[in-house]
Amino acid sequence: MKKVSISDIARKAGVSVSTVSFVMNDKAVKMRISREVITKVENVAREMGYRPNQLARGLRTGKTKTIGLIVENISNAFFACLAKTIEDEAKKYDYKVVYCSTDNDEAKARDLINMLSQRQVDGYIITPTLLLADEIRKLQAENKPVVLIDRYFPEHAEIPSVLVDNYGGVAKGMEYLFSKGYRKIALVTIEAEMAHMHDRLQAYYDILNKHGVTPDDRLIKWVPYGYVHEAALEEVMDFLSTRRKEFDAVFFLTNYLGVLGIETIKKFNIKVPEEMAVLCFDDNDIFRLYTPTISVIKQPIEEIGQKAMLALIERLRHTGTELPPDNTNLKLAAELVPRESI
Amino acid sequence: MKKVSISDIARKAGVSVSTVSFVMNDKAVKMRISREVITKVENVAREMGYRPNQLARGLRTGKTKTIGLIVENISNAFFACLAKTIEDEAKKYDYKVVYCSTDNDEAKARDLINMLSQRQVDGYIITPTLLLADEIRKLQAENKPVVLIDRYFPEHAEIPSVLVDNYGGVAKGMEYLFSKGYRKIALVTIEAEMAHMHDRLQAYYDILNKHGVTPDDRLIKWVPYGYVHEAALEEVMDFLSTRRKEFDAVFFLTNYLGVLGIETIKKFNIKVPEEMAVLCFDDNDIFRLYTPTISVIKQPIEEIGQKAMLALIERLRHTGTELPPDNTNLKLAAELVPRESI
DNA sequence: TCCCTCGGCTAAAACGATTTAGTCATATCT
DNA sequence: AGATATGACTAAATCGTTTTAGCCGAGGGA
Repeated sequence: MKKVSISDIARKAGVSVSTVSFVMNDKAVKMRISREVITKVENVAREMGYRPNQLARGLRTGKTKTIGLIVENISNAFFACLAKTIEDEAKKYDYKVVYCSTDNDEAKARDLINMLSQRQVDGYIITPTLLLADEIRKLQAENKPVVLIDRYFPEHAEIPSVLVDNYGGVAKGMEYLFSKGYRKIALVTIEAEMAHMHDRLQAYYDILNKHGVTPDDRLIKWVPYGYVHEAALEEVMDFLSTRRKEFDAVFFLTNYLGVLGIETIKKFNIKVPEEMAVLCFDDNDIFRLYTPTISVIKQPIEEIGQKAMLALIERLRHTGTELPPDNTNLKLAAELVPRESI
Repeated sequence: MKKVSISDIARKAGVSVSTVSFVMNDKAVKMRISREVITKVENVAREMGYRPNQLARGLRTGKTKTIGLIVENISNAFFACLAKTIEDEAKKYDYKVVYCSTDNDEAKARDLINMLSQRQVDGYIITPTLLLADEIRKLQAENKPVVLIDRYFPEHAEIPSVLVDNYGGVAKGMEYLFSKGYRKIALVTIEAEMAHMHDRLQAYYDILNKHGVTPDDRLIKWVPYGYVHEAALEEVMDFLSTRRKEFDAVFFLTNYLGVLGIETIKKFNIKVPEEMAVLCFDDNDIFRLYTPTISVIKQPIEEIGQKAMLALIERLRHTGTELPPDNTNLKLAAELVPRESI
């Protein structure tokens, strides 16, 4: 059983392919096709189980009604959730999304953009890697709209972005720690050079200074990027166990690091919050269910997805016309969710 | 800046489009294109930044090198992880995957198949919904290979499937409970009518009977499908708290139910395993990190992904030729991971 | 000398849609 | 009567590839 095409229908209904096309695209009235021909064609199409070939359509129109979503890792809870909102949101605008993971690998990211470009997606939502800016500029030059999520390029404000207010979020967390009387605050972060992590770190320094505490680099643990789980866990365990006595609170700068922290705390049976208060950037089911429950700075995932989609759709509508100059660089407020760990 | 096409290259290099096409597809030697023309075309293509248009290619060849993956919900850890393995696995065979979530909604599942079919994917990996069999048969009739994962249709053995041995997994769990001396075993399951859940339930009954325990329906909690999180949680809480004294172990038949169970156990401060031993089908980060750690029956997610992909690729290679009669209906062994909860 | 083969390339059809520019009656206006 | 409008459609170009069939000249064999 072969697929049925528009000309199969035309033959069976005894009309031309153009007529069928008009009917299938609701342009029949505009093209003054008679009522009877319309219903005839509709019936034949239904009987034969016609499904328009989107490749042919896309080739002709230059629009695929598809957007490409590139995230770091789709199996990570944060990105999986983000992907789901974006998928749902896209459907509202009648777009389909195809997603893929970079694993934070520059070459892979380039390949993915390449692949999506070959598949003629209409626009992109991208969690960029460090060196991806020029590749993204190329897309823009080809008139393909791009919106960044989660990360951004401060030196490229012309690339729209939607992300949490990283600085504000960490600042909020730090203030909370100070308000509870903690002053010796350790930090566990990742050796990523992207601006969003830099912003988080800066907030840590700034709020310490604001409260007259001199930052102590020995209280900062840098976990190298790209470690396998076990190696990263090792690093965190080592840090928390050896420096344990030197601080009274620890702030994990990412979801993933927080999970490693929990594994460590569990293993060394550290009393939270008595021995060590714990705060983490970005929520996770585990933090809600662990004993004690872990306080977090929560990202507005759904809002990020919605706003990013909205920004993209706007640009999608404006392609062809001169680009709208409203550079969207949104930073959405993070929420402090106080639980038992602090 | 417009996209460059094969004919742009042809013009610039002073050759025909056919020649360019042959060069780009490594058919140049077979087509006896001279060394110098080959390098010339290659250079021009590189300079102009040529990227083949996959829509056109797909339209012409009938192959898109894309497979459609339909899961229940991509933001669920199990499916997110499965999706990632399948994506990685597909790349090995030079296929791209586009995935989407049914949310276990029949109409949505149909729509998704429809959409993927319109986009001319070469094959499908599907987590089916209850009534999807006929729609899937249609795909097969169109000569599009399909492999089911996670769920299957016992009455349609001609649709290949790859899944965990649900019966065997639950049986293994039950035997473990008995071996530890538990005999009053409660069950929390979901009101889903699909065979995989039926298999799990059957194993529960069979192993109880095998050990001479008469199943007591009051010890089985059916959580209605499609509940929002809060309502489902309410159900589980109600069951566990009111019947608490009537059993000494509880077996959650899905990952998600297990998480609800943990929330309940935490809220009512139930002592595990003293008051109640806990076992869950399907692992989750939370089970590994909760205190006490929760014993699970673990699905071989990666193996499922790999075997499913393999089965699909085999069929993809054989389309056109008469279909190979080797009906794949794989059931992969589940692993018991004993932890502290039992 | 004529026929073949072969090396090196090209023309053109095809894939399945969309869309512009018609065609051909019939009806209306002047 | 002739020009114009309108209603109901259709022909054909087009999108960017792949692929089959063939062109043309040179060299080899009979």
